[in-house]
Amino acid sequence: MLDWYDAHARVLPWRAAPGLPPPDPYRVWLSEVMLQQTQVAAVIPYFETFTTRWPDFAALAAADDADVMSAWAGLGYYARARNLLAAARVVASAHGGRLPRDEAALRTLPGFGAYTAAAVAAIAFGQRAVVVDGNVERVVARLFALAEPLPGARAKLRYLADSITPDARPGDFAQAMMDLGATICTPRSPKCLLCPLANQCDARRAGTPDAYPVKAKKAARPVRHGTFFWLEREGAVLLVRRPPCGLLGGMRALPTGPWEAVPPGIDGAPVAADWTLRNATIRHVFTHFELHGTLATATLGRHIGAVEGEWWPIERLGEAGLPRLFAKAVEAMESVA
DNA sequence: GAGGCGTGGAC
DNA sequence: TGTCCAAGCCT
Repeated sequence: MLDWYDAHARVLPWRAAPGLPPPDPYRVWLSEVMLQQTQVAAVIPYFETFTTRWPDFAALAAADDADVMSAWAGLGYYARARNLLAAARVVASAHGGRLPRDEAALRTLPGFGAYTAAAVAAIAFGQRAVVVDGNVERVVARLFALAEPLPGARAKLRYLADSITPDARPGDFAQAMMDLGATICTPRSPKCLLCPLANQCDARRAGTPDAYPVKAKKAARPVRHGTFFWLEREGAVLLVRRPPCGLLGGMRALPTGPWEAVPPGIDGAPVAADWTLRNATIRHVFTHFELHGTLATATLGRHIGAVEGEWWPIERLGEAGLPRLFAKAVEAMESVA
């Protein structure tokens, strides 16, 4: 694997060349968090933005929450951004501005699960750690033709990954396994002819590499319906800040009512007004449900009383840091208007 | 353990 | 215009 990595490692902004000293732990950590459930191509522009604007722990720890959340907008899984900031502040205040080198100590920081703690310990600090992500699970499941389905097989896969992890160059080994999974040992149509492990692979020998890993069936995704409220006043639209936890937590948003099995109409409108339901549908797929949204619009005069939220200039909505769902609603509004 | 938690790309 | 799923974490 290490020979293969030396010849075929992907060149990535957060990565040192194979065999060279490891890169800045801050950059390793930031990239690992951004890469959670997110593909490399989506991460690269965000990584460049973040490292330019906040080049180290001290800078990130001192950042405004709203700026970080806006910079993360569009990348998804916003709890990552909240945990990123929380971890940077712990590192700055309790660890002298440096990440702990020890996997167990890393594991206690916000947003550090089993994978990220192991990956940072191995890649940034050269410690032997068993790094198991979705790529490694797939490679190992095929290598050993493990018939037990995920997620139950996690512990066994981890044991098997441990059994092939070397003491030397653990960071390069981990990245080699992940590169192999991302480019050769892919979920569908793996390129076994190019694989350095082909001769040792049980699934390859059986002729059915894409049958692994075996997975349990997923539940169907329900559809929910909701209304986006577009409240306009003097060239501005009302935006709100979503509650700090839960779906799209902490993000700027258009006001919405409840999301239910049937269209809720103007229930949950931010103010009593002469709402018009528009003939425009916003479709957005989340991990565990699909949302079909409708627009409701209203315009206020200048003498309205206090309204919860901020009046955001319509021409500058692109700078509001809206999650994709609400950006879609804005696009739908532009097509209706 | 199982479910909540985004988004976009591949086919 | 459907399915799968990607360098997971948290409760």
